[in-house]
Amino acid sequence: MLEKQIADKIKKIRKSKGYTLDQLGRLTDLSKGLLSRIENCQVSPPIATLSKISHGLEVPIGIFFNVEETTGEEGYAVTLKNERRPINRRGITAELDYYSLSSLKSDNLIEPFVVKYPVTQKKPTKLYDHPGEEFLLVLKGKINFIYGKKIIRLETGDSIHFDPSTPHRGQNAGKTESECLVIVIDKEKE
Amino acid sequence: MLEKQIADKIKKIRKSKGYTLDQLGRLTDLSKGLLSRIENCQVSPPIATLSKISHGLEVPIGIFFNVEETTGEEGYAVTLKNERRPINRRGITAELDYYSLSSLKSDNLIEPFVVKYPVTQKKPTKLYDHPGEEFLLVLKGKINFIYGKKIIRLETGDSIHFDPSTPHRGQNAGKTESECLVIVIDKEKE
DNA sequence: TTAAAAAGTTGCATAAAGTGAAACAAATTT
DNA sequence: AAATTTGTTTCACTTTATGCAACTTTTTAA
Repeated sequence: MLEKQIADKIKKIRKSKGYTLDQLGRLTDLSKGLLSRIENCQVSPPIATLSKISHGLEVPIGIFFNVEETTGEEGYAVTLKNERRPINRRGITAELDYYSLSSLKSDNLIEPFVVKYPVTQKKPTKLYDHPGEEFLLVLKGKINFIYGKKIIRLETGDSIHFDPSTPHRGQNAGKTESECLVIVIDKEKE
Repeated sequence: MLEKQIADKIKKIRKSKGYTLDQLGRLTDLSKGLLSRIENCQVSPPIATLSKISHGLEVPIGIFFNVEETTGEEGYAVTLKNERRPINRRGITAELDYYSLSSLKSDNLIEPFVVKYPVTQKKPTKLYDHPGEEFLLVLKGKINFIYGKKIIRLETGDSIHFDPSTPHRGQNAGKTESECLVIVIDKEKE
């Protein structure tokens, strides 16, 4: 079952790169006979061997184990501006308004939000750190973005792409309400 | 090297679930001695064995192959509105203007763009499909978003989160230039 | 159409290495 | 300190991955 998926993937990638069994054999230091058996699912190669193959094919080894996920459902989810869904996000919520921009059920990577920063924001209290990856774009107003020990000034239209494991936080820097689009990715999910 | 990472991950997960080698042994139908050797990186188990372990641990097997990436560098990258870097993206480029919103070097998941849709856009020509995950937010103007056989109308502030393996394409639906923020994620990367 | 070359599969023999049982060592508990 | 549990290692065994070469199938060329 699993071996079958791996076998198919190897063959597909090999073909896509135009290699013959013999050529891949030389690249990986494995006999073409063995490669044939692997592609035909007659052996359960040790990871050391799989590793050789992934190197020869120049693909990350993880590729072999990524099960194709069927998104199920429709495959998309629209969120109209006026229908943004306010949500509670752990911790910070008390001070800021969060609105989710997605309603996809399945375990997607992208988590999009709109965050509103009110004018009357006190001094930065708690900073926020978490694994993954994050992207922020200022939609309205001005933001002072605290990242570790730095303060980065962002105006409307500016954006920042950063590693969120460093403590960080946005803060309104203008005299009107500010608004940001925030994309969070939780790498651990897969 | 690779085996070490896998070994460490197994041990970590086992510990996190509070299993002893013996318990996991019963769950996976493997001897505790063998499990010990695997965790200590003394053997290169065949994927069949790894599969048993992933089942016993109740985690997707792919988890063992997800390499932790060290972002290196500063950890963030700011892109000011006026300094967005125009880029060429395969295929479509001829008709649309793409601007990258990130300059992080390492292989990050998030790829942020701003796309400008000119007023004089002809009928939708080529659709665009690729693996991964995508999110789009209309920053300016109006967009008719073609997704498979559907046409979805999006106004400024609206957004859509979708599976990009279905052929898709945005198209200006107004009398002025339109602008979208697009986030693309290439799941294959890991 | 046939011959020749290349690509892929399969027997076979061997050597390597994964594996279990049990003895051993280390750590934790009573 | 004894006893129980958890983790490591020795040893023998056997499974099986692997290379080599013969064989079959497909493609190319003449």
